[in-house]
Amino acid sequence: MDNSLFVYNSLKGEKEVFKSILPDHVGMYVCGPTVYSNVHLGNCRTFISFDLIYRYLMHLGYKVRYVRNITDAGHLENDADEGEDRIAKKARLESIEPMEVVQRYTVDFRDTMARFNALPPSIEPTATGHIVEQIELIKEILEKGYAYEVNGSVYFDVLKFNKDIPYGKLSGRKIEELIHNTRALDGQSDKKNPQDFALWKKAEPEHIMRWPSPWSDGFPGWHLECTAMSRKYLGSQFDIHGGGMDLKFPHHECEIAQAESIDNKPPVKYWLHANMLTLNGKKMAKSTGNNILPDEMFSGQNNVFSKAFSPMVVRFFMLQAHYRSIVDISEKALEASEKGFHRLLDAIVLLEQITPSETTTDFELQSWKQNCYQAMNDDFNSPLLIAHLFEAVKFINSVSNEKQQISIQDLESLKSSMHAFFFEVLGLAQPNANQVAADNSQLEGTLALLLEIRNNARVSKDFATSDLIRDALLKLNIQINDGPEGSSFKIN
RNA sequence: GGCAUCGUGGCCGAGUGGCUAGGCAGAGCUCUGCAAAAGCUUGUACAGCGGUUCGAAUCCGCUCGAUGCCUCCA
Repeated sequence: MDNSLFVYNSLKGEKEVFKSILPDHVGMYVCGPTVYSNVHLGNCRTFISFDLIYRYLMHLGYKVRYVRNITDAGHLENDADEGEDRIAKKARLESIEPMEVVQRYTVDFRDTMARFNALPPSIEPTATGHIVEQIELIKEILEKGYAYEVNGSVYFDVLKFNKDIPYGKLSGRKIEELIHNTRALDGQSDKKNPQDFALWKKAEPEHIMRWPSPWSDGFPGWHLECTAMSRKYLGSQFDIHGGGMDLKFPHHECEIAQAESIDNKPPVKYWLHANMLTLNGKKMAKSTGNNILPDEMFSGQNNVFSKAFSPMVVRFFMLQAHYRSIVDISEKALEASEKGFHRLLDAIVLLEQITPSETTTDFELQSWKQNCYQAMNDDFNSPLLIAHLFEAVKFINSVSNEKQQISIQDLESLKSSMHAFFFEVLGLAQPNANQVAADNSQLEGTLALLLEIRNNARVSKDFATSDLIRDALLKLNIQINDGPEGSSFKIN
């Protein structure tokens, strides 16, 4: 049985064995958000997907340097020359400094990712913090002859580059087709060809985000920052580059061209692309209004769903689909995940209370464990891993009901595996609603009293009183469970 | 129009030549004063039409449909 990790490399269009450039070390770069508005749920899926990948690589023992940038400049509204910088536009609309926009939405992004229990990257560089590196990169590309300056702006010469090094390797596009299919831009452009892209843009007088350069006071092009920062922190060749599927073209294609124009070496060994999250069957995007913010989802304050869903449920929902397939979010699907998540979580809690026996019956722990690893080794197949975890849930419940038995060694092993996969690899956590209640001794005392009154009523067959208490508590989302050993409550 | 991905049972979602997901819902059972919760049991689906094969959801072709990219988007 092959225990190697296989990853789907977008560059080749197939799964390959993952072999890091340096033994035991992985360099991973993921395109981060442009911080001009609140991060939306679709963005979160991409970062949760790469959080899973990051976590699993570390679980396998790799030392991972995970770089995820913050785009705080240079990302234009569109590719035409009159496109406005997204950050600058937001600042203009709200009459605040661009850096206030950046600060506000960077904080929102980090806060949201923390609620999803996504680990922070090792390095989180910003575009504005690397203007010098970007200018140096432009100089190098100009020296190699693959860029040209016009009126203070510098453009990458795609056609010239393509004569020496093929352009379009990642997206499978042919330059002729691109030329054929590109619409003529309305405004008069400085570009030689519509396929060319900006490395440096001269700032118009009213443009507030500007930096000096040998060509003009201006700002860097969007594609450049990722090349500059990935080279700085991971070197000219590194293991994994990730991002959303929609960045494949042109963004990642341009990154490859920029890097190869300098040293004609493929910058990235494995290109990984996370697929889209759709809402009502359509791509979620800020620009179309078909979106939902994580906060609206957690609070239930939205017009899309009739109830709130916790960050862990949403994370679990996303992990129940493979990162490379499109997943459509819907209330029914979320409710199914919510129940499944709690079933899994309850079994993990239950595992702590199990008494071991002499032997283990009807459960092949070693092969189960191997199945879990095989699922993850097959291009991070989290839905399959989760299916295996549910097999263990069934077994745990049977042991708890004394229909099956588990030996002490197997119990310890099962505990550590369940914990490793659930908490470490999948990055799931216990929702803290129950802890809040448990910390509140007044509430706990009141509940204990109510349970006692209810119990006395039940003993004396005063069911009107006992049901009154039960129904009233249920309305407050406090669930009474009557078991053979008495009644208990659970806060939902 | 070009390029690409995909179409699995009521819903979600794995699986890529023969064995077979898993979750939710539904049904039945256990438990219960009755419930709820929980647990157990239960499901042969793979867009359509051809082809390859001893054998296809899985490979090939066509048709239909969906989505993404081709202009900013994770």
